[in-house]
Amino acid sequence: MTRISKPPQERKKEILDTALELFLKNGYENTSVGDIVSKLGVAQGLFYYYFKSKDEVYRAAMEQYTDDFAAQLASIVLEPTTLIDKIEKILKIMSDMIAESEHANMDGFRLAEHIDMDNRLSLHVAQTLIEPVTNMLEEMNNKGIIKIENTEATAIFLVYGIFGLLHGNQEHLQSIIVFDPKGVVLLASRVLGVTREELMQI
Amino acid sequence: MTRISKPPQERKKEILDTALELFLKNGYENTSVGDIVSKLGVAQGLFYYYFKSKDEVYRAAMEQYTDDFAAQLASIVLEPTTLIDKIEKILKIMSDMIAESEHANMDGFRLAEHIDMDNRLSLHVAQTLIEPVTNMLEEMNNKGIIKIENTEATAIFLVYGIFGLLHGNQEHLQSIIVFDPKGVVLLASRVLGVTREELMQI
Amino acid sequence: MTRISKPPQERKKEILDTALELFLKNGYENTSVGDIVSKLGVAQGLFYYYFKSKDEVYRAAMEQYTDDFAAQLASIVLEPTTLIDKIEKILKIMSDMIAESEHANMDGFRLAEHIDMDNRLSLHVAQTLIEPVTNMLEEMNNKGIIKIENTEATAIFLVYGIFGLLHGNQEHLQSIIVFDPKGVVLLASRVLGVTREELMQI
Amino acid sequence: MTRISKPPQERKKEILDTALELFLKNGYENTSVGDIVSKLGVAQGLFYYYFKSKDEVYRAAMEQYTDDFAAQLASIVLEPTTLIDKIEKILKIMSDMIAESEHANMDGFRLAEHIDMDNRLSLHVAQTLIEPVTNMLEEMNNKGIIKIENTEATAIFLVYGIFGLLHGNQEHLQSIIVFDPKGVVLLASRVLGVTREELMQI
DNA sequence: TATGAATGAGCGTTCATTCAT
DNA sequence: TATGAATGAACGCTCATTCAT
Repeated sequence: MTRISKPPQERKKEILDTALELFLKNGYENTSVGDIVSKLGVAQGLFYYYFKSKDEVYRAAMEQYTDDFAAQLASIVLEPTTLIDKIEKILKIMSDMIAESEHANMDGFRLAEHIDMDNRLSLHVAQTLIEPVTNMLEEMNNKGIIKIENTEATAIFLVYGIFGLLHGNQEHLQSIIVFDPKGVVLLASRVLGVTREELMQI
Repeated sequence: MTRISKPPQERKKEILDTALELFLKNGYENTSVGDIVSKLGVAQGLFYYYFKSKDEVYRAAMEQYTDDFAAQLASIVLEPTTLIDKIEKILKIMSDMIAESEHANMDGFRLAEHIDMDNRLSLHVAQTLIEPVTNMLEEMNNKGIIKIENTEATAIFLVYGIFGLLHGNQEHLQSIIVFDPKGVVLLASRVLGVTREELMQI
Repeated sequence: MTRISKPPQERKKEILDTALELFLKNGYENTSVGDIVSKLGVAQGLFYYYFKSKDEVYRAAMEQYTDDFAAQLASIVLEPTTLIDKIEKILKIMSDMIAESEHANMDGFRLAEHIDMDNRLSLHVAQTLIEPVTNMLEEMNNKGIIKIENTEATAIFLVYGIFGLLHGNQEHLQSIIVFDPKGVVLLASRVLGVTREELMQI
Repeated sequence: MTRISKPPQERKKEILDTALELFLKNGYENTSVGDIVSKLGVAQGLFYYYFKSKDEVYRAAMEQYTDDFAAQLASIVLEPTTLIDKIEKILKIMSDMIAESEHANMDGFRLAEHIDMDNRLSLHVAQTLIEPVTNMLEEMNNKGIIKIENTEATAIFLVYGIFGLLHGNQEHLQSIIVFDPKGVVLLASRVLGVTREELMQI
C-alpha cells in the first residue's frame, strides 16, 4: 500500500470523526476497531498509535459530540433574544442531534444495538442540556419572570419531556405524531407557570 | 448430566426468566448464551431448541418485562380512585422498575454497560406507559376535568419528564437530587392545567 | 469440516500432548494456540473449551512432563539394586529428557527462544530431581554409607553438575565432549566422599 | 523533537546498553523495541539503523555481557593468589551476576518471565565460565597439584554444580537454603580430589 | 427433548519492521 | 543520521451457533 503520512492532529481527528460516525450509526458494540480503520483505509495498528483502546476513542468521541452541543446551547442562552426564541432554537438543536443519530442500516439483526446506542448518546446529550437549562431558569427566577422552587428538577423534567417528544417521534414510526414546536412551547409554558402570552413577551 | 425433561412451555419460560434476570443485571452484551444455560444448568444446545438466537430471547424477555408493567398500569388506570392516587401509584411502579435494574456490583469497568442496560429498559417501559396514560388523559378530557388538545403528546411529555427525574437521580450520584413525589405532582398538575387542589379532588 | 467428537478426557490429553510437544520444540513464546490447534486439526475455540488460557496448558504440560520424570525417579530409588546401577539409570533418564527437548527447526531467527525453552524446562526438571536425590542421600547417610552434612546442597550440586555435563554437551556442538557415564560416576563418588570401588559394592 | 546527532559508535553503544538493561530487567519477550528507544528518547527508526533486528541486538547484548564476565574471570585466574582465593572470587562474581538479574517488581504475572530470563543469562554466563576454569584446572594438573583426566568435564561439573547452588537459592524462596561459601569449597575440593587443607595452601 | 463437544468468524490489541521526509 | 507516522501480520481469546448422538 502506498503510505500516506499526515500531521498527527489531522489523523487523530480523522479517526475520531470516523469512530463517532460509526458509533452513532451502529453503536459501540457493533463498531469494531477494524470497521473504523478500514473505513479510513489505514492499517489497524495506526489506530493504536493514536488511541490506547477502543474505549478511549469512544469516550473521546462522546465528549466531542456532547461538547459541541454544550457550546451551542451555552451561546444560545446568552443571546439577547426572547425566551420563546431561545426555546425554539434549543428544540432545533435537540431535533438535529437526534436526527443525526438516526440509524442508517437497520437490518433486523442489529436492531437491539441500534436502539441501545441511540439511548446512550441521546441521554448523554440530555444530561448535557440540563445544566444550561437550569442556569437559564435560575436567571429567570432572579429576574422575577418565573417563580420556581426547584430549578434543577424542573430543568430535568423539561428536557426529558421534550426529549421524549422528539424521541417518541422516532420510535413509533407508524403512528405519526407530528412534532409540533407550538405544542411544545405550550407545554413548557405550563411547566414554568407562565401564560403563553407572557412567554412571548419575555 | 442427568437429563431432566420438562414440558416445553415450562422450559421456555425458565430460559426466558433466566435470560431476563441476567440481561437486567449485566446488560445485553455482557450476558452470553453460555451464562444463561449454565445458570439454568442445562446444555448449550437446548437454548437453540427454544430460541432461534440470542437476539430473539432478548426481544422476548423485553416484551414480557414491559407487558408486565403494561398490565399493572392498565389496572391502575381502571381503578376507581382519585387521580392523585393513580399518579402516585404510577410513580411507585416506575421507581420500582428503575430500582430493580440497579446493580449491586459495579466495579468501574462494567458501569457503562449497566447504565446502558438501564437506559434501554427504562425507555422501553416509558414507551409502554404512554398508551395507558394517553387513555387516562382522554378519559379526563371527556369528563371535562382537563382540556388538552394533543393527549398523546402530553402523555409523552409527562412520562418522559418523570422518567428524567427518576433517571437523573441515578446519573448524578454525587449531587443528590432527592426525588420528591410532591414536586412531581406539582409539575404534572401544571402540565395538565389544573391546580394541585383540583387534582386532589378528582 | 466433518465434525469428530471425542471423549473429553481423550481430547484434553491430545491437546495437552500436542502443546507439550510444541512447547518443547519451539518454546513458550514461539508456540501459539493456533499452532497447537492447527496441528491437531481442530477449531481454535475447542482449545478454550478445555483450557482457560495458554498459560494454563503450559503449566499443565510442564507438570505432566516433570511428573513423569518424578515418577520414574521415585521408582528407581526404591529399586533393590546397587547405587551405581541407580546412578546410571538416573543418568539415562536425564539424558533422555534433554534429548527429548532437542530443537527440531532451528532457523537462526528463533535460536534465542529455543535456548530459552530448553532452559526453562530443563531447569524445571532439574528442580524435580533434587528432592528424590536428597532423599536418597539421606537414606545413605542413615545407613552409614556416606557422611554428608548438608544433603540438600549436595543433591543440588550433584544434579546441576550432571545437568551441566548433559547440557554442555548440546551447547558446544563443535567441541565434542563425549559424555562418559564412567566419568560422571567418578565425579559423583568424589562428591559423596566414597571411593569408586565402595560405590560399586553398595 | 530536537535532533541530536552522535558518533555512530557511541549511539550504538547507547542502544546496546539500554537494551541489555531492559533485557535483564524484563526478559527478552517483555522488552519491545519501543521500550528501548523510548527509554533512550530516540526515534523508532534509529534502532534499525544500527541493528537489523531485535534478535540481533539481543545477541549483541548477550555477547557484551558475557564478555565482561569472561574478562573478569580471565584476570582472576591469572592473579598470583591461592586457589581458594580464586574460587572465592569466582563465587563472588557468579553471585553478583545472579543478584544483578534479580528483579525488583515481581508481581505474580511477570515472575515466569523473570525466572526465564534469569535462567537464560545465568546459563550463558555459566558457559562462559567453563573455559577459564578448564584452563585453571589444566594448569593445576601441570603443576601436579591435582590429577584430573578430563579437565573440561570436571570444569563443567563444577561450574554447573555451583550454579545450581546459587540458582536453587532463588527457586525455593520459602525453604531458605543459606548459600554457604565454605560448603561450596568443600564440595569443590572433593571434586578435585584434594583435601580442604591442601586447597588452602595452594 | 436434551446433551455438550465442536465450529469458526471475529474481536481488541501488540509489535517488529519499513519508509517518506 | 535521525525522525516518527504507518504498516500488517500475528496473537490470545470470546462466543453465537451447529450437530452428531
